[in-house]
Amino acid sequence: MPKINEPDRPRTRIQQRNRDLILEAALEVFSNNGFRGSTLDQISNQAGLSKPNLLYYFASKDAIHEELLSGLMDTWLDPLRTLNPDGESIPELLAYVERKLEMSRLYPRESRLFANEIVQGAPRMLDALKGDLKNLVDEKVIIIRDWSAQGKIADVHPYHLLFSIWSLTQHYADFDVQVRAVLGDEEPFDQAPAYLRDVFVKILTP
Amino acid sequence: MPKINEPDRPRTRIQQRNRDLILEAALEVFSNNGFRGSTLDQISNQAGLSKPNLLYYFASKDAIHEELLSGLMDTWLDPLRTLNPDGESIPELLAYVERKLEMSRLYPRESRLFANEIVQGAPRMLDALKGDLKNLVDEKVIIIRDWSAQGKIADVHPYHLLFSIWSLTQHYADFDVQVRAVLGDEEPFDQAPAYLRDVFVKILTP
DNA sequence: GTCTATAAATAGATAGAC
DNA sequence: GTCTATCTATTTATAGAC
Repeated sequence: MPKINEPDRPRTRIQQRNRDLILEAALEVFSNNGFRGSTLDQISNQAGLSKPNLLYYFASKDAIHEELLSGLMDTWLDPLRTLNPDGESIPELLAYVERKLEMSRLYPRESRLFANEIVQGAPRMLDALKGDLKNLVDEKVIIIRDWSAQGKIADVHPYHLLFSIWSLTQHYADFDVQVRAVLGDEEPFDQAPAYLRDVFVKILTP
Repeated sequence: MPKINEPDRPRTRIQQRNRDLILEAALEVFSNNGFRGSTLDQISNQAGLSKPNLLYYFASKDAIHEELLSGLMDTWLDPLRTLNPDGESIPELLAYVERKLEMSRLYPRESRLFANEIVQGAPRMLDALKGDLKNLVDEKVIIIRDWSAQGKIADVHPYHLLFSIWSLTQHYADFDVQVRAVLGDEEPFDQAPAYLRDVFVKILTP
């Protein structure tokens, strides 16, 4: 998950380091508490910097949040972007499921950052959803439709197929506490990969 | 979704009416903004009452939220509770999926109220998750295991099967804006029931 | 029971010294 | 660049009149 905070303007090492510290702390705090539920105090404590120092690097609380969302958007969409129209249809889609689940396992905070935003109506992300996300999805849906038409995969509704992949994989990050509360001591990610693979084989096999 | 606000203590009609007004307004506001993102001003405006009047009926902002969560918990778990061990296994599970999806369609605010809470670590709900929810799930898992053992349904991991049902159905309520942003003009709930039915037939058929 | 006015606490942001 | 002190706005909650 490295894509964020690229030096679009030249920065000193210390500037870069402090921006990184702040964004890392903000990710921790925002993903756990949502935007309104998070305070600059929490973020500055987490980052080990003073509150005014935060605002030396970012214009406002909003600006930190914005930077996080936009900086992580690309990475968030990346697994779908790499869906290869020239690959084998079913393995290609199963690999996408696997990548998404792996993202939930490795980067649950990023997932919950977006989840927090979207459950609340995505006030700061709606343009990206209707723009970048929709465009990418529309493009990949053509591929999926094609695979269906050629009989390579079952005849499933391509949009809802993608919703299924998102919902089933991100559930393990976004609703982690509930999953763990129900499972008790079992580790969710021990069984989830095989379970989801099995599910999508069944869904996709013609 | 009527179960909430039952008269555990006798109340006048006007008391009951105002409590209802407040809880209805609070559901609207909390589900859209989360707990910290909501203010008593928003809730009192939505309810058409003054802010101090809210606090005449409820001790605090927390108390309103608490009452909402606990009052809706039963209704939230109801579809799973009615899963009948003596029914036909596959139709019984498909009916559960259908009920849950119908809840997402009819009561998206309730779904998002819980979603908001759980993404943020369920600070005010953890006991209920580890208690009532886990107990109910454990009980129903036995039934599902039984059906599997008897070859009536496919051999699927029962806990993850339930997670799948929750995640796929609640996705349409919790991530509604994203679903609609991607679908454009199509109405999600026109296709979702048939799609999910198809998916779970494939998952469950031995 | 309901309201206006207000207290008390919290939180985002700025001033200005170093 | 970084900090302490502080301003200002917001927000929860209460006091007290009607």
